[in-house]
Amino acid sequence: MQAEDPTNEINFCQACSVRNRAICADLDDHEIALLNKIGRRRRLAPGETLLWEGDEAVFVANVVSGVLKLSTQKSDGREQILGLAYPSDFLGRPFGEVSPYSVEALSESIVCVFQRSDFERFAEEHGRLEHKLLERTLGELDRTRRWMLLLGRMNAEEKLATLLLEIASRTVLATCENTGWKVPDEFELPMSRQQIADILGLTIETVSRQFTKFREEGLIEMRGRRDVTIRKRDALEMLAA
Amino acid sequence: MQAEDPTNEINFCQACSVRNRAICADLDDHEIALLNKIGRRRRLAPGETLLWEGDEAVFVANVVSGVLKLSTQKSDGREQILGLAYPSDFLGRPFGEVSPYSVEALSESIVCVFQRSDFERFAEEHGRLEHKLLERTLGELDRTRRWMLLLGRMNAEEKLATLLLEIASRTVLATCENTGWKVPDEFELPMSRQQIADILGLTIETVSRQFTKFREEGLIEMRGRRDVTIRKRDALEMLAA
DNA sequence: CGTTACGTTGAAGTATTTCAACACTCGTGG
DNA sequence: CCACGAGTGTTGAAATACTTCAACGTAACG
Repeated sequence: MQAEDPTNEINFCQACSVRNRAICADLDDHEIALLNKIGRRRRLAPGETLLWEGDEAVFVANVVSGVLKLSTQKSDGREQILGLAYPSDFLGRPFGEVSPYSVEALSESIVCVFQRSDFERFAEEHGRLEHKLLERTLGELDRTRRWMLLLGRMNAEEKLATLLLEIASRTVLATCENTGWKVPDEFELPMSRQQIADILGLTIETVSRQFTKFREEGLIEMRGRRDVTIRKRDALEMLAA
Repeated sequence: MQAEDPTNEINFCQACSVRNRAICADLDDHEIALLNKIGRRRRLAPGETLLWEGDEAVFVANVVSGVLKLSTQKSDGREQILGLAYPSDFLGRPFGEVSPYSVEALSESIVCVFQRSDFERFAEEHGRLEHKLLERTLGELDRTRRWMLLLGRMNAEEKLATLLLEIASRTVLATCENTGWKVPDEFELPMSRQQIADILGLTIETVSRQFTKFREEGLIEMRGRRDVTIRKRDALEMLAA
């Protein structure tokens, strides 16, 4: 425990597994201590919601572990998942009144939560944090825009291939940051078929059929419903390209 | 028509029509003068490209007048338009090496261009600018995510209704900022049918048929191919909701 | 061990695409 | 001024990808 800790409380940030990847990465010990004081950790069960679309945007957060989904709904209930949040990702809408989307945990997750007002005050006083947030937001915008190509111009086969590759690479980055950079071909889907459908803009049946087709063609192998092994990465990449 | 000579010390920013809405809004006179020195104005003809997807990201820019499109392509040539840029919008990818999308003028446009490196240096020294850029980027991310709902979960009818309302409101904001806030129902489409298709993730034929249907149903009226008058705003809003 | 949620499969229906032909608009040159 | 042609937009008919509806499996859980 640092001698400088002005609060005498436990400094979670010091031991935080995403300390070097999240937006807090560039902060010095003193700043971290301050940030630690305004944040707190929160555990979310699968299915638990952190933010509701349309509600006042009270929280922002960093993902420490787990996977969460960002989603929005049409008035008639049709849902569209806007993105997934992995460890070190930032959640919430600073400098905005209402949350433009809902955030729900897909797997058991831990997040590092701040009152939006506290966070905004801290950010405005600490340019480095704001800069990190800007870089991350720009990156997220790029990622989101790439997803528009998928939603607007790909067919079901291409969509699922793209998603599987994306999940594979994100899973690695999130888990094995230290084990060298080999992207393993085995991973667990953090979401149900319905949720996959809501990500890809398809129906559950179409997704299911596509899984079956990939299995029959030997592109993937599955043990249970959620354990995927990529068998022909090249072929998937061809489809996704 | 070449851009005016940047060395002649004229301060374009002073008289800039988007001075109070673009990211430069919060800067003081001194800062504006500095920014003025590193930027220059450039006129773009319809169809002219400012940035190419995949190329080194050399420029960033503010839109002064006109409408531009951001787009990306699949390897086989299928195009998806990622967004439109109206006056006061920011273009380009600061803090990134390559441009993740192409930027092309739809109408005759004027942009205020900066070398990315110059702009980044300026931004890091002037927190207020960076803050404005962050707010704008967060807003753009929200807008982009809302568009995902359209691409993933709406049918052709709903898509076109949404686009028409969006263009109407954006056109107003861009043109009549001072004429009170009445949203006029008459506007000009700044893009071709093919481009509309590329925005909505449809084919040109489907777009055309949908226009015809809206005309037959009296929801809109058209004079020529690009002059739209909204006749039943309620009905369009029902579809878009 | 049955109940319930989740996933798969089949058959029919539908929205959108694809292919093909035709119409309009606009600028150019005869 | 009209004819021409290219680009752009519209319409129809056929093909198809995806959805919808419905039934049936399978895994998960008390």
